[in-house]
Amino acid sequence: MRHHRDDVVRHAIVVLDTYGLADLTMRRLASELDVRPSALYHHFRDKQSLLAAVADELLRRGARPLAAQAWDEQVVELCSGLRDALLAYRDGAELVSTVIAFGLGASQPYDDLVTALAPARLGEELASTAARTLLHFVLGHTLDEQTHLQAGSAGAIGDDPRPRSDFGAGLGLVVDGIRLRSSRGVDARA
Amino acid sequence: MRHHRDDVVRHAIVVLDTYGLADLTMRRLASELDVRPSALYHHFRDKQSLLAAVADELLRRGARPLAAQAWDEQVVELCSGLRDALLAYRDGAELVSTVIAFGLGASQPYDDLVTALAPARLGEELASTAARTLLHFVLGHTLDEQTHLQAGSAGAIGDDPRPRSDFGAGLGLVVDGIRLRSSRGVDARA
DNA sequence: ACCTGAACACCGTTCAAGT
DNA sequence: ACCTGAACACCGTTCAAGT
Repeated sequence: MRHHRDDVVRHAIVVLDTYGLADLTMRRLASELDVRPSALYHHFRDKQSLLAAVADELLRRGARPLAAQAWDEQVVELCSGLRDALLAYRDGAELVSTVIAFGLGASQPYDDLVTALAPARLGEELASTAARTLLHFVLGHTLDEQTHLQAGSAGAIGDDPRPRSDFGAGLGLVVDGIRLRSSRGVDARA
Repeated sequence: MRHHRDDVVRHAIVVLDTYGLADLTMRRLASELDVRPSALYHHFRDKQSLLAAVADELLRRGARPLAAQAWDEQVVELCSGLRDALLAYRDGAELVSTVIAFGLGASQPYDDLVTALAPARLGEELASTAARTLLHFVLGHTLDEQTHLQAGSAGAIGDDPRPRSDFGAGLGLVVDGIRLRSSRGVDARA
């Protein structure tokens, strides 16, 4: 059976969600596609590039249109949406963190945040710092959350499968810090 | 030659700093110690435990006494000290991030932050959220920084080896958000 | 354009046995 | 207490060759 690049990415997401990032190996993915491992190198130059494509597809599937008008509400929406996208697939946060750390993809969330922050008039440098600080928070928090969620998934049935998260509280901390620096003031609207 | 557990950890740090985290393998470490790989399993039950011990030692070496009195200044000192500790060894940020994500060690920075935050009287839950938000920022920012620093280390000699970092700016953002929630007010002192 | 076959140079981990 | 020998079950990647 012959595959396109997109088939490989789609199947990689299934393997990721079913077996986890540690078991998303080139050999395993190849065998699931009924193909020799070397065939994958026709579509991707190496594993990192494959993972970058998988991360981008995962983020694309989680993308939602912005409803809010004010920049600070848009920022909260973007960060919550990113968290939801990461939690939607097993090891999603770990995958996207890895890809971002390697700098090979998953740049959409950063770009979206910079765009949303524009009306806050922070200046180019501070806007970049703010966007990256938000991103570090969301990735770090969600990685923690997902790790512990999955660690507890062997627990009793009575366990709360999604204990009240302090995601909103932590995000509020950072957004307040940004709002203090907005030249549009505490009550700035887009 | 026979070794103690501490010899193994010390040598692992040398391997980490010389060859990087990807090359800190059980087999490589064993061969540097002039020992068969299986010998390492006398000292550590698995690789994760070894990495946890290495992360703890790296943090121990970077520990410094606090000079500041005010809680917000102490927080800044702790975060800057943590960053310095991570930057002191190759792939230090990646190592500590990994160990923390697995939840097997490197808990000192979190505990120190919670202690420093006590005078801000945030309440137990918010103090925990604030400490983890700070930690996510420092680890994420330093991981970015270290990755790009090392990626650029093959560049021209004229390159600035340590371009002005926005670490302080991002940290200020988060600390301001925390200060807003302190019941001791903007000017709170310990 | 997409894939096979075969190889290279590696991994982490276990476990009986040695001193 | 600390280590060896030998094995098990894997990795990512390259490359000539096939259709």
